Amino acid sequence: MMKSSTERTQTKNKAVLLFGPTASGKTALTEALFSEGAEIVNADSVQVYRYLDIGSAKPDDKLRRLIPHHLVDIRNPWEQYTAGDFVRDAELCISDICSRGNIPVITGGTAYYFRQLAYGPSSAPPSDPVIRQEVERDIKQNGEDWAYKELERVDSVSASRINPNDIYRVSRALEVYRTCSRPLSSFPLSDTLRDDIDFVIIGLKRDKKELDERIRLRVDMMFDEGLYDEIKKLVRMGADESWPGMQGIGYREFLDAMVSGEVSFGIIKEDIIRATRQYAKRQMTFFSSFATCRFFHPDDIDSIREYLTIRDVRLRH
RNA sequence: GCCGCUUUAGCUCAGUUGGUAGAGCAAAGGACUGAAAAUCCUUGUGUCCCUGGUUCGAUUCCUGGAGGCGGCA
Repeated sequence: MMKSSTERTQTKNKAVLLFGPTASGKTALTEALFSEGAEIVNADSVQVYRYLDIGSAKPDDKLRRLIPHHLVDIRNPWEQYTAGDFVRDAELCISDICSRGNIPVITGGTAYYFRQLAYGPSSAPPSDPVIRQEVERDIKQNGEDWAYKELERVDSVSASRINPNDIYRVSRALEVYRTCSRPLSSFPLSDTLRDDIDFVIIGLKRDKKELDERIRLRVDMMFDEGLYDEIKKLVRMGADESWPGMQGIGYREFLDAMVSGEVSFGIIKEDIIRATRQYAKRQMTFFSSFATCRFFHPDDIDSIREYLTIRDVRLRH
């Protein structure tokens, strides 16, 4: 049932945030719960890339025909997609979907994207590729100690928050300062949920043993489905570790193996399984630390449905 | 059968000129200001293969044994 336009402008848009670590069973749950009256907005930083299908466990064509999926296959794997891009795109998707009278369901495993969307994005300037390269070059020339000293000089607040070994964050903070002559720490950071969208936040959680087993099975399946062929195709396209998409687990392990010479499939597979488990753990740590959310077991569909009803998420049937 | 090397953390291996030990990886926990499947932080873990001897004291030196690897037969 469509809301009248006056009603719509007065009511906040509602969106479901469905977070789950890798292999928790988001896809199956999505199909069971949101086949009618909902549209999916992808919050997975690898599924945005075209050609990375098997390794990123993209939803298959059947599901994508059943439920509209947004923000999947929107970049080439050599292009950079960022958390800021995601927030902007997701906001647009949410208002479009709501205007159609459907419920947006933001689902994926990139906890950082959820955080940026739910708390409001950072107001710091986006990365400038030229400046990023300059910073990288300077660090290579002068060393990481120099970089941290430089950061202490221009932004002591950020320096005190960032570990000197965390060169990734040290260089980002330096980059921000060079971009706008303002320290990164001067840009405010929200610690409460934004209030212009009504978020219903659901987290999926499984026992470690259960999740480990599912990860193993899923990586096995990826190999059976032709992960290696997918990699070969990408390499033929010119893929290497400089492509943002190739940072994904399942891709980087193959590239590493190709660089270091002969490595067996068995070893690559174990590397991928281990990396996936470590990632799943980081996902849970991050998500649990910021989200005021209800956790459910992914098989407990009835409880999730009940909770959606309580939170007034109205799905058509 | 003989000769040589080897046995230390879950794994790969350092080390102690004799005073009961430490790296990497794994594991567990944590951080996260437009790269986040990224990046980083913290923390254990031990019959130092067994046996006897020398010694105040042996994982370390010596005797004998067991397992592993290599060579010669």
